[in-house]
Amino acid sequence: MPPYTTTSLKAELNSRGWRLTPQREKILHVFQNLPRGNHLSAEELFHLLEQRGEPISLSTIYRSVKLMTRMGILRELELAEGHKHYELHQPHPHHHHHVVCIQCNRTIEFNSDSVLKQSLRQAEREGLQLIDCQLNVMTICPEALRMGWPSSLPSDWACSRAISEEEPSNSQLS
Amino acid sequence: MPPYTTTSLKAELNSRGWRLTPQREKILHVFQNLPRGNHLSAEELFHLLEQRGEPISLSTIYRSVKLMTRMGILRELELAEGHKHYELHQPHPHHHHHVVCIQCNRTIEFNSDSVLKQSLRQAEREGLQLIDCQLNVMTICPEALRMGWPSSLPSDWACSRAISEEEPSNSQLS
DNA sequence: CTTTTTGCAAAGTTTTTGCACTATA
DNA sequence: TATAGTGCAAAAACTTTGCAAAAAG
Repeated sequence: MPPYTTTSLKAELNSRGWRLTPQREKILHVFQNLPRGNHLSAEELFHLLEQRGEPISLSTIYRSVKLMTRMGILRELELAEGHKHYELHQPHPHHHHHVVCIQCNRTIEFNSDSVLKQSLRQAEREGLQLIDCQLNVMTICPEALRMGWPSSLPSDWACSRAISEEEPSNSQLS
Repeated sequence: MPPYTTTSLKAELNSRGWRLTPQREKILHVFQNLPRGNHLSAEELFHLLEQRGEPISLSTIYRSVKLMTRMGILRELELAEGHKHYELHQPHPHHHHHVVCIQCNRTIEFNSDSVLKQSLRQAEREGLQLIDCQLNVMTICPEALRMGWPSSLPSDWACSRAISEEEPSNSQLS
């Protein structure tokens, strides 16, 4: 279904008794222009729009991402500790899963047909309709293990792989 | 590694400079006697122990489940909305994944070698050590769809499958 | 006896809600 | 112009933290 245009988003919303608003359009726009592999938390989305000079209230953000997730437009990810992240919900061929380092939260995407197939099979087996499937592969880097994880690890220690991947490079996201 | 005895738990803790306490032992005991397919949130664990007349402070619960998760004794699940659930971390042959109904949060376990294999492969590819992998299959029952999900669904509506699965049957969990 | 762990209460995060106002269909 | 959506501020839900007392090794 994606990419959505203003028109198709409106149609999608209206068909369910919901309305197209500038806020919803802007939020979708952000996600559609987010570089591959990036995902935003509600707060990050809030700040991004704020910095862009198009502020939207935080509660509207929360309400919108939840709505758009239910509609199947966004995908809710629970990768890092604490807060949820959202990304565009891609159709099957682009559907992806995540490898996460539980030390630094760095994430890497990967594709897998077999995982999707397995998920479909299990949903079917229960007579349920598949909405989404997410495989989270939790890992730790050998360096962290060598450093004594999980007991003694200097509090300021970071994986060598933990490049500045924390903050999505906010430069020019549409 | 599981099942843990008091002795092996103590050894495991001590080897990392941690200590065996009655609280940690009780918590492990609860999980070891939890019927298959059940998992508890911090709060549920708190109430369970309270009702049993062996109260443990909520902050200790939080600290303990986090520690035991890092140690690989427990497994942290993010299935339902809002709060995390914990269960015993089973070794490979018993490792399982979950089908979840996003309407009623009912969960069903399933096993899959291929998913584990896929996870190992991806972790390896990145030079990372696999700690855990969790496949969450989000589904919705056809009845809910027929009732108009996701837009118009009576607020009190529940899947016919949504038996009293919400509260783990607290009857006599060791 | 040194160091970790606990329980408590207070504070921190993240998310939701009520309500008057505004905008959409 | 009826109904859905917004923004605000207040509340709720969940989790973490500081600290003094207690317990483990």
